[in-house]
Order: sequence, then structure tokens, then C-alpha cells
Amino acid sequence: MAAISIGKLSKRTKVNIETIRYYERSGVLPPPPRTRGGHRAYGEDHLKRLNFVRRSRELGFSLDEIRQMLRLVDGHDVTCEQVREMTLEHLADVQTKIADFKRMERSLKATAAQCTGERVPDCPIIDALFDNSNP
Amino acid sequence: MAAISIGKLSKRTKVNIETIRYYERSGVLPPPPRTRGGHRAYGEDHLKRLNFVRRSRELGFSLDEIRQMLRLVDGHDVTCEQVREMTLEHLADVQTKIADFKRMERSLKATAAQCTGERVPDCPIIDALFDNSNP
DNA sequence: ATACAACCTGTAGCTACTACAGGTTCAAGA
DNA sequence: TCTTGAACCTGTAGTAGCTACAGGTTGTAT
Repeated sequence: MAAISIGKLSKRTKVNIETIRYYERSGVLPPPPRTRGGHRAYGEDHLKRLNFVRRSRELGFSLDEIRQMLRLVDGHDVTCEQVREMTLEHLADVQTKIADFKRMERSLKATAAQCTGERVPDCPIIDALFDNSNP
Repeated sequence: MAAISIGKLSKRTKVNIETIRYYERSGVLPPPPRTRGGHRAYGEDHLKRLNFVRRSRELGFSLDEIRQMLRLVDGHDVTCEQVREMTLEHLADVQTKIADFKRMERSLKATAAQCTGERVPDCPIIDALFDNSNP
């Protein structure tokens, strides 16, 4: 029953206060009731929802995707099947990113390996980047 | 000897025209000479440099890092050893990112696997995200 | 000479936050 | 009850790295 202040919510969810207010403006967190003085007074439902948002962000979902998922939670137009599709699509994106970063890793390793740290005026890393300009 | 217009430079480097102008404003590409009418007239050196920037961006270097590397190219205060350190540091960042994305991938797979696509009102993906709120 | 593509500057938008300034409210101790 | 200081409020502006206009000028081919 006890209302949760924004500071307490921030500590319990490990989400920055400014970010919480930003989430409210962005429509992923509903505006809470206020005290007479105008301070935000959250409930347990807000806590859950913010944790959901945080967890989804950690998984790389955009705020827009999160808004869509929450429309399902709230029983609106989005269907479960659509959420599943979104998740799979997102998974594919993540897998692409992993592949990209691995290529990056290989290139960086190869590039760094050329540098003995001795030759000062002609840096082989720089040379490599210039030479690989048209792959 | 023939001057390269910004449009041609864009086509040859596959870098957006707006981005080229942005790079100039950001100090990673030096301001080229102009025609009497004020159009930018690039040379081969600009082409090389822009390719260097593009390639470095592809490897995930920030514009700030690129500025530093170019200071070395231009024979200023930055040393080869510093560039090597930057590259290795950047490599470590990339490896961290790969690990993060792999964790993400596992979670997304696990999450998506729970969804049969049948149960409509209670979406298991959403449930999972809510439940994993405090890991 | 004319048409039209390509260019110019400057500003505003995007994502997801973060960081103020300048003011108000809450809560705990005296 | 009063006071103090932490916590809160709004609104605006900044971050990276672009992208997208509007509204105007120039280059070039016919």
C-alpha cells in the first residue's frame, strides 16, 4: 500500500531517475499518481513494469518494440504471435551483430599484429587501414 | 588533376553526401578548396582519407578515435604506440560486446522457445520477461 | 538561353539517455 | 511546530553519428 518514491524506484530497479522520467515521457511507463505536492507516487505494478522495460532493454529491444509488447500486456491490438515474431526477428539481428563483431575482431587482431611498436614514423595500423580502403 | 565533386566522392566512397559534410564539420575530413561558385572540389588525398575514415568506422572506431589516428598521420603529437594501444583497447571492447550479444542470444532463444504460438491471452515471452525481472 | 540536376547553408530530427538550472516539497530532528 | 537539507519537480540542452529537410545558388548539357 505504501507509495514508492521515484528515488526508491530508481534504487530498486537500478534505473536512473532521469531515465524513469524519460520513460514516462516516452510512453513506456504510465504516469503514476502524485502526492499533493506533485511528487510521483508509484505502486508495485509500476515496479514490475519498469523491471520489464529494463530487462527488455538489456536484451536489446528498442523502446518502440517495448511499447508494442506492452500493448499486448494491456490487452490491446498486438497479438502473442506478433511478439514471438518480434523476438525472432530481434534474435536474427543479434546474430548478425555477433557475426559482424567477429569479423571486426579478426580485422583488429590482424591489424594490431602488424605493429611491433618499434617503427615510429610509419605506423602499420594506419597503413593497413589506408590500404584496406577498397576491399 | 580533375577535381572531384561531393556527389562523385559520395559515390566512390559509398559515404552519404550529408555524412561527408558532417565529417568536415566534425574535423575528420579537412575542408577542401572550392570552385568560384562555392562547390567543394576534392582531390585524391581526400578520397583516400575518407576511405580511411569509412574503414575505421566499419571497424567500430569512434570519430574521436579517428581524429586521434589522423593526428598521427599528419605527424602530430600522437605516437604509433598510442595507436596500437587504442586498437588493442578497442579490440577488448569488441570482445566484450561479442560476449554480451551471445548472452543476449541465449536469452532470446530461451524466451522464444517457450512460445508455441497457440496460447493467445497469456504470452509466455512477456511472462518470461516479467519473471526474469530480478535475476 | 534555358532547364534541371547538383550543389550550398542552416536548422531540426532521430535514439536513448544524461545533465544541468532554478525552484518546490518532504521528512526527520530540535 | 519549526527548520534544515535531501529529495523531488519542470524544462531545456547536451551527447554520438548521422539523416532530412527548406529555401536558395551554381554547373552543365542542349
